[in-house]
Amino acid sequence: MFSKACEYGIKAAIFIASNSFENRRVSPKEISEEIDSPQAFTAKILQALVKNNIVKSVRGAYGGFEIDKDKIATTKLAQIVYAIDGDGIYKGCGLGLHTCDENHPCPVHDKFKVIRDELQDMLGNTSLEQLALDIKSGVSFLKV
Amino acid sequence: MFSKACEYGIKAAIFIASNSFENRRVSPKEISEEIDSPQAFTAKILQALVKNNIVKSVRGAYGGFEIDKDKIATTKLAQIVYAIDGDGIYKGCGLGLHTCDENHPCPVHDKFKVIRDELQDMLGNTSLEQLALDIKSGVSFLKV
DNA sequence: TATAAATAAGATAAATTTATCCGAAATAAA
DNA sequence: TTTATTTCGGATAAATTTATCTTATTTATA
Repeated sequence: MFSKACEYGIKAAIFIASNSFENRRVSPKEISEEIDSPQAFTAKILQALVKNNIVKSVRGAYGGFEIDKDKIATTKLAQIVYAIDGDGIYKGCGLGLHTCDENHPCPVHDKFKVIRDELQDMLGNTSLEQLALDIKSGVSFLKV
Repeated sequence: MFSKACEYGIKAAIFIASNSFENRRVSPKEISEEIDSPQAFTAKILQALVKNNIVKSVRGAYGGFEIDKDKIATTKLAQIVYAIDGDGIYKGCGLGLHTCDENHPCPVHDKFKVIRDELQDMLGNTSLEQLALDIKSGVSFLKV
């Protein structure tokens, strides 16, 4: 569904958010341990999230990654996915046709549209806050 | 969503089915031209479909690929996807956790479950026949 | 039985994704 | 201002997916 990079990015953002609730900055090392991902690769993905204004980084001693508290509720999964994987998952054709729309549909166009629209809605309506709160309260988990 | 291999596999199966309605066998060359895919790679995917008993191949002169007429209606998209990509798309965790279920859910488990279940239903209920008939009647298209 | 036509199978190559490494730049604190 | 700490950025490597090529095997027909 999503690329590995995107999976790591989503989990990293959730972990950063859950720590930012308590004003704790976290390092790539800490992040990759908590989400069970390769550290250097995760650091690269974090840079992408920074460039896309989803998380904030503070360089130097006592630095790390954080998310502004008021941004945690307004940031949606869709933004993270878009920053890393683009919008192909919920915009592109299910069979890879470059030109696929109502007027020139691929064989599964209608059937896929339902699912992709639902996916897009879900990503657009799910906030980092919901996900981070579930982590903090122990309802859900970022690794096994 | 699906791998390239799977996209090609689905389109190839639809094209073969639409020809099998008229008892016409088709070659990898013809298939790759009609679905706009690399020929040798497509041939490899066809082998996988043969091994999984989704299409039938006839070697030698006047050979080619076909699907038994009575199989066209009973073959579902799910079988093709499973043969090439496995069931990760609608069975695996959205964030890649190996252990992710009701008891130990990832942060997006519930939200993804809805979509994956719907995807699984769709793939399980969509027959090659429906898709092939739309191609034959010009309602949908396999390439631009 | 010989020949031509076709798929099967294995080796290899190219492209993309995933992952690692290392030096540069920035920052807080001593 | 120096030092320790930390992210940034570029180069590189490994793994996977996508794609190609070449040879073997099968089969219908002359």
